[in-house]
Amino acid sequence: MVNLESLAVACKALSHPARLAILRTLAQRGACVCGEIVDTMPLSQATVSQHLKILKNAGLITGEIDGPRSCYCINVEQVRTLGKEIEQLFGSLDNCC
Amino acid sequence: MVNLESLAVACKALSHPARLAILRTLAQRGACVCGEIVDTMPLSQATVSQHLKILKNAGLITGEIDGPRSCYCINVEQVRTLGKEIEQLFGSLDNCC
DNA sequence: ATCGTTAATCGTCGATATACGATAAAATAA
DNA sequence: TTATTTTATCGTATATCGACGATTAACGAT
Repeated sequence: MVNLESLAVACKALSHPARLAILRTLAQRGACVCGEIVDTMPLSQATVSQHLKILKNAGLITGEIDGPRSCYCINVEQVRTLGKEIEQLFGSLDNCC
Repeated sequence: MVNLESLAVACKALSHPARLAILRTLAQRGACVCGEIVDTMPLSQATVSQHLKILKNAGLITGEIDGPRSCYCINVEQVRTLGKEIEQLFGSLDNCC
């Protein structure tokens, strides 16, 4: 049984193009330092940092301090769980029009 | 190549527990009249109607008028497409931590 | 200790989302 | 026609989001 509240939180984290772009970059490159991510997008450092925080709070990425830098990475397990929950939510979709 | 803008729109539609609940109900029951959906949730008719509109605008459900009623249904193709786009966005996730 | 680099947080402003009562519209029933 | 049922929309109030400049904090180098 899917917890709709937590699934909604995860989907909300996915609901902004900038955050999807961050996730795509991380999926392609593996680990990334914050500045690298900032360089890939037309947004200020403050805004990107805010988006990273949202993704981290939703559990979709991890972030750990590495000297003066912050290294971010996709949380593979959470992403897989998210995919399964969406599948489960919709079920078989057989009795649909 | 995934269109992040449109994927974000779809995810935004999934980003509210009430809308997820509506989708789950539709997935379980197949077609539903608006009033049936209202009866399953602790929200006013106006609010549910608004959520249905958001889901419809995002293409996740279809809605057609049936006499004085409105009959809603999951848009199976769109939902499948959504699932594939999310998969594609994350890719293999092999080079992640 | 001071300086430069990197990233997080604060404060703010406009835009958007959410919820609901009230009302309108459209079809059916009496 | 008139009343009833069903749903969409309007108007509104509060809350949250999204963006950014400015500031703070933490680390490394000189």
